[in-house]
Amino acid sequence: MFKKVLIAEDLDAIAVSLIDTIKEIGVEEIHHTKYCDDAYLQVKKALNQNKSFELVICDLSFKPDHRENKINSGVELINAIKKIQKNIKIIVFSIEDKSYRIQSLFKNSGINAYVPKGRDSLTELKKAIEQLYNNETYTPINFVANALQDKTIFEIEHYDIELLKLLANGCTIEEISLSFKKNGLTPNGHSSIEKRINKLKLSFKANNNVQLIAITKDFGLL
Amino acid sequence: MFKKVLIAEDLDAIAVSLIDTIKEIGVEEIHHTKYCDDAYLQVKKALNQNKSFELVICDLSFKPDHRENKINSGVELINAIKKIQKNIKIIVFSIEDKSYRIQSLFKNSGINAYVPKGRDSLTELKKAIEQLYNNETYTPINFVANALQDKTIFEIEHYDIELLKLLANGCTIEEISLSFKKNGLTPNGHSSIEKRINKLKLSFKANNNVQLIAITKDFGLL
DNA sequence: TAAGCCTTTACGGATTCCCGTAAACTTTTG
DNA sequence: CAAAAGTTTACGGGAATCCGTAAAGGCTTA
Repeated sequence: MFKKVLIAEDLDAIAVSLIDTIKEIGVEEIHHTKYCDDAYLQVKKALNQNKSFELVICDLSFKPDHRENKINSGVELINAIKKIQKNIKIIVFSIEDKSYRIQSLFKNSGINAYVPKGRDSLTELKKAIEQLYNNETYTPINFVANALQDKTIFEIEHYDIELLKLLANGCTIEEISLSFKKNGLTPNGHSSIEKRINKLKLSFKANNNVQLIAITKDFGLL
Repeated sequence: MFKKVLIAEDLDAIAVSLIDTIKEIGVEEIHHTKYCDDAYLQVKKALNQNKSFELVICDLSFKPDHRENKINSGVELINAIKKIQKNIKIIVFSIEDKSYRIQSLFKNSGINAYVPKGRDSLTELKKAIEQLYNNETYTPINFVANALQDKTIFEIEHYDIELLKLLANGCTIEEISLSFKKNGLTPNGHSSIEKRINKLKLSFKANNNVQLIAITKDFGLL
């Protein structure tokens, strides 16, 4: 079994039972942090001392606090950790159920498993850890089906996200065009932007901009 | 200390540590359900057998499932329970942090305490339980400040919610007018609806309908 | 360099939103 | 009952969107 595991989870109510669960399956050294920054520092320190972590279990969203942090989300944390320790295994344990987000974690952040918080998530988590330890690939069954349906959503890029954000901020096409020119985003003509919005409306089956924002917010894109 | 307590929480990872915590402060009989329907039935059954619960600790959101349920949210559960056992005490333990929602729980559902899930929520929960047992009123300090600021939001009515929902569904003003006429909602003329939208835009400082939907969704109104 | 292809931008008309004013209606009040 | 006050609806003009078509620009290729 893994010897050294790090848990990054802000909610104490969850962290407690996570630690218990992982003890049960025979992990010897368990560390826990409530903040992303701390988690990153621990990984870095352990790596420098040649006592590196083998596995990280982390949440995706962390509540804002009085404390100021450099890293404020699970995704940022994962990317930062992967940069300094590529071989580390990562399990995401989160309430998130938007398949867009989850697919992106596998594809762009290289996580090894995703376990959704739920009614039997602790046993699921145990399974995932054991399979990962045996170098089996852990496939989250629940999401394979959705994955295919949502492939269009997966093609949404940074450009579209920025566009949607500005729209949601109440900007007019003209203002969006100016903003894009300022930030070097292209295309940035009125017509091109309108065309792109049209594509988005088609993808998401929205009648107008208002509904488009409502839908993309529900998808967790904004 | 309270003798008989019910916990309604779907996430196993949280339920486990909730039960532990409540045991620690001396509660003898602790029941736990993962579904709202079960929670309601347990309260009802206990009441009929003259062994009623003194306290319910419940979450607000419950993950949808293969199982079909009549009650699907904490708010519905609380209202249903209060109808059959008025004197029961209720603590809401949730990640929700929209003050609009929380205020509504105190005002419309008559809950006794609200403890937000967070980095030290278990000790907060203990405090809340003990204060409630001593018949002290538990005031969630973090939210008092926000409460005053958001009083305008609190005046939003059913009418506005319906209006916003239809807008978010991509309806035009004309279509909203027709829908209101069909459902007997009034006022339902184009102009009146436009005027109401204007008020909402003023309240929420939105430039246009698009931003209005984005903001009200963030507020948790939709 | 010119032809062909693709991307980006420009343009125009129909629709909808946006916002102010005024008319019609309802309720309150003296 | 009539005047006043408040609500609801109607109307209209200007702005923004919606959506199709066409022109301009950039890139590849012969």
